[in-house]
Amino acid sequence: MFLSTSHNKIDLKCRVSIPASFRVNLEKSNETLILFKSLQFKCIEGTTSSRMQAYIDAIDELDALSDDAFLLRMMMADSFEIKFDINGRVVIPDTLMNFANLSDKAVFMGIGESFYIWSPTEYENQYVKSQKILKEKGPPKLILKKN
Amino acid sequence: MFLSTSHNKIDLKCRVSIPASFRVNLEKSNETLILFKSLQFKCIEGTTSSRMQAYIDAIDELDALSDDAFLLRMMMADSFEIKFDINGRVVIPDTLMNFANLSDKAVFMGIGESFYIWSPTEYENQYVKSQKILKEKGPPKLILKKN
DNA sequence: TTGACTACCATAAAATCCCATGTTATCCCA
DNA sequence: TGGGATAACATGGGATTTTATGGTAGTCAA
Repeated sequence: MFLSTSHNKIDLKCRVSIPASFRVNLEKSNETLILFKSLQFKCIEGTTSSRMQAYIDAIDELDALSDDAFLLRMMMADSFEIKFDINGRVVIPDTLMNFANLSDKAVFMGIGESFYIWSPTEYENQYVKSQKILKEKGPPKLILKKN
Repeated sequence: MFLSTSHNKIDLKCRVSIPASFRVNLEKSNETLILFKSLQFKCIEGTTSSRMQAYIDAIDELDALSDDAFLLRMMMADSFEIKFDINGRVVIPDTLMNFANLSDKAVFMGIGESFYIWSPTEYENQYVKSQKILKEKGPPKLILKKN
C-alpha cells in the first residue's frame, strides 16, 4: 500500500528522495519502481513493476485496434524503470520533469496501489478541488456503509 | 470490534497511548493500524489495514474518472500506516493533529469496525448534539439482519 | 577532455527505540 | 470479603537510528 503525502526537495541533478514508507513497500515485495506520465493528470505516476505488468496484460484483452489500446501503448512508451541510490533517491527523467512541470519541489501522494508526484501548485489545486467535491456531494457511498 | 470511549494524554512528541482493548483487537487479527482524516467529521479515524485495503480495491472497481474514485484516492493520501512502540503508543502525524485540532488530550471513541479520535471540545459538541437528536427524534429504528 | 551520469560519503534534523516510573486494575489468599 | 501482592497500563525522558539532502570522486562515452 502506498499511503500518505510528503513534500520533498528536488536538487539540481533532478534527484529526489522517495518517501521511506514507499521504498519499504517496494522492497518488501521485491519490486522495482516504474514511473510514467499519468493518463489523467499533469503529474507522474509511480507504481510497482508487477502492477505495470498487469496493465500490459490488460492491453492484450482489449481490441488491439481500439483507442484504449493505443493510449495504453503510448503510456508504456513513456515509462521508466527507476533505480535507487544507496540513500533511497532516484533521478527523475527529463521528459517526466517537464510533463509534470516539476522544478525544485515534489509532492508525493500515495493513492493505494500507486502514487502520484505533483508540482506543489498542481497538488494544491487538486486538493482544493477534492475538498470542494466533498463539501458539495458528500463522502462516497462506500464510506457510509462502513459502520 | 472497537468499543467504548477513553481519554488519553498526548505528549510533546505527539505520542498517545492507544487504549489497550483497541490494541488487542488489532493484534489478535494480526493487523496494522491505519489513521486517516474522517470524510465526515473534524476527527481522525482509525481502522485496520485490511479494511483500508478493501477501499483501495474498490478504487479499481470504480470509473477512474469519477468523483468517488477521486475522493477515495485523496483519502489514501491523507492516510498513515502507524507503528506502535513497546508501550502501545503511536505518534500522530502533524497533518492529522492539525486537521482534528488536537493538542494535549485525545478522546478515543470505538464505533465497531473503526474508531474516532476527537479533540475534547469537538467530542463534547458531538456528544451534546447526539443527545439533542435523541431527545427530539427518539431512539433510532434498527433492523438487524438475520444470517 | 569535457560533460553527464553514477556510486559513495557526510551531516543535521527528525523519527524511533528503549528504559524508568507512578498509577490503576486485577489477582489471590487468608 | 478485605487487603496486600502482582501485573497491566499510561506517561516521561534520553539514547540511538533513519531519513532527507548536500557534496565529492570515479566512470564512461562523445
